[in-house]
Amino acid sequence: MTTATSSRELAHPAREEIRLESVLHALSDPMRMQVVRELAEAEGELSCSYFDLPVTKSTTTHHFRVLRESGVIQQVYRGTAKMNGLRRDDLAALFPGLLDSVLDAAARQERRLADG
Amino acid sequence: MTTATSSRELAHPAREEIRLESVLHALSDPMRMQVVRELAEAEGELSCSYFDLPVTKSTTTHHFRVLRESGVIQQVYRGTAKMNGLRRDDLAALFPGLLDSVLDAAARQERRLADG
DNA sequence: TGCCTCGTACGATACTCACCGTACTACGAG
DNA sequence: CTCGTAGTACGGTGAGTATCGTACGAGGCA
Repeated sequence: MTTATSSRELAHPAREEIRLESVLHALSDPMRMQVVRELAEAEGELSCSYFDLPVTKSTTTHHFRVLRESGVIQQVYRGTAKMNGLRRDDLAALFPGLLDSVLDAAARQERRLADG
Repeated sequence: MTTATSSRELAHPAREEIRLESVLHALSDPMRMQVVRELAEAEGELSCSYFDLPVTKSTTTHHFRVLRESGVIQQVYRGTAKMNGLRRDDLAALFPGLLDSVLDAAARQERRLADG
C-alpha cells in the first residue's frame, strides 16, 4: 500500500490571506513556538504524535489548528497520521526574514535562560 | 520652567526580563502594532495623546501598558504628558533583527492590502 | 471482522483580554 | 487657587482561548 494521502481535507488560508497579526499571535504561545522550532529543525514533515507536549491530545489538536489557521504550518493526513510542515515559502514571500529572526530570537532566549 | 521629568515612576522590565512570547503577544494586536510603527518612524519620543487611536482613553492606557510591560516601549512622565519611546537597543541586544523584520512585515502587509 | 492508534468533536471551565464609562489624580497655565 | 488637559484606577462586559475529559471517527493491521 502506498501510504496515500487521505481524502479528508483541511482548511488552510491561501498565501495572500495570511495576516501578520495572526502569525504573531500564533507564535506568542510557548507551546506553539516549541512546535514551530522543532518543525524548523526537522526540515521536513512531522506527525502530531511526534511532539511530546505537556498537555492532553485535545489541547494539542487545538494548538495545531491555531498554527494551521494562521498560515504558519500546513497539515495533511497520511493514513492515521497528520503530517505537519512549516509554510516557509509563503511566509518568506509575505514577510521576508521574519520567520528566521523569530526562530533565532527563540534560540537566543532559550540559551540565555539556560546559561543563567 | 525646565519641563522636568516627574517623580512618578513606571515599572519597566529590565532588559534580561524581556520575554519573546510577551513581545510577540504585544505586537499581535493591530492597535499596538500601529503605535510601534509610528514610534519607529518618529525616531524619538511621542506622547500618548499624539496617537489618534479609535478607542477611548482608558483603552489607550491599557495598550500602552501592555507595550511597556512587555518591554517593547519605555515610558516616562514629562509634566502631564507621558512620553513613549521604542526600546530599540534592548530589543536589538536580545533579539537581533526581530524588530526590523516585524516592522518590515507590517509595512509590506499594509502595502499589499492597500494595493489590492 | 475486530482491535489499536491517531486524531477529532463537543461540552465545560477558568482565565485573559479588548473595550467601555465614570470617577479620580497630577500637572501646568492663568 | 481654579480650571483645563493628560492620563490612571476601577469595575464591568462580552469575546476569545487554553485547558480538560469523554465520546467518537478513520485508517492500518492481525
